[in-house]
Amino acid sequence: MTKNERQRIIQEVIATHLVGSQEELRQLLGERGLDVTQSTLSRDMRDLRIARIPTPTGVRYTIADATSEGEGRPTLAAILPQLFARLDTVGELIVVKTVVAGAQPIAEAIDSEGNPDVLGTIAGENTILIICRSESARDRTAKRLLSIARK
Amino acid sequence: MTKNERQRIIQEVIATHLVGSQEELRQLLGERGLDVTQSTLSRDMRDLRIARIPTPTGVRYTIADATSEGEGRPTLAAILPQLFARLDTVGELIVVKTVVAGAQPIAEAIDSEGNPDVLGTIAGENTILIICRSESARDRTAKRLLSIARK
DNA sequence: CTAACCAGTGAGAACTTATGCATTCTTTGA
DNA sequence: TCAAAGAATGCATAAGTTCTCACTGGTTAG
Repeated sequence: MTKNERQRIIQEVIATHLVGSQEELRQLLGERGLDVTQSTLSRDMRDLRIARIPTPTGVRYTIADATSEGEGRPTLAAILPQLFARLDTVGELIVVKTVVAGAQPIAEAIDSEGNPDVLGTIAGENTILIICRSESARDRTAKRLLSIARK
Repeated sequence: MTKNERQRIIQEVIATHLVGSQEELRQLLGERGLDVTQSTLSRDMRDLRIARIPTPTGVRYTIADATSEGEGRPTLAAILPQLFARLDTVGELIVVKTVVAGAQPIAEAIDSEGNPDVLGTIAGENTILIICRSESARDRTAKRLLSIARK
């Protein structure tokens, strides 16, 4: 379990659960087999710029919007490590999950590479569908994306 | 000086300064002739939903914008029956047609389930593409969606 | 007029988050 | 393979935030 993996899981958990404290997050991660201290979570949440919003019913965490991060058309290597969440494949398709608002910029960066293995991309809010020319093209592309994302 | 006036000034100060703590905010308000305790500021900031964002150089406060307002997301069961129109499948894909503007909320609800059968979803205006891990995963998922939609 | 209520507040206790330091794990270069 | 440097982490605790309680001033019902 690397730091990056952990931070991605944290983003996912934050996005799908109403977490009220770092200690609570620690327990949720524990249920997933991830055992870390609150100190580490504090540092992770700083790295990930996870915002803490007070509400009448308690606090809540949320991923700081990705759109406020970048400008221009950055390269894949520049943004993928920050915005990437996870990746799955099936048939000639690759499904990339990203942090909120991360899908559009990544898809644009992929498109602008002009890679012939990639027929096209469709980006939603936090999901990109990449349609590849063949299953082997899909393998090559997925492998490449993963290696970039892990930087 | 009413509570409302004070809160309005707090918003202004937050918007125009990099405030690093409630104590610091207290001093900034002091310079403006506003004398309150940090306790009160804590309550004001809860009322105003002012988010606290950790950064490498310290924390920073910001008015929570509409995008991060999403309170408890509705469950699939709560919205699918109202918004669902029909459903078709092909290969590992499910195509769900919804009433106009129904696609986005349903896709979010599906995503937030964290179902491993579902690699991801992409939502348009009234169509959702669901990419599943396999054809059998697609069968399971389609069946489940149908049964929820018919409630 | 008086009692009951209520929003707003300060003081400090309770809780949550951040940090300094020591230790362990990883990577790099000889 | 080994030593040195750097990254990552836990522990203890400091720093920061929220909550509880008590009190005040203002408003309302009798």
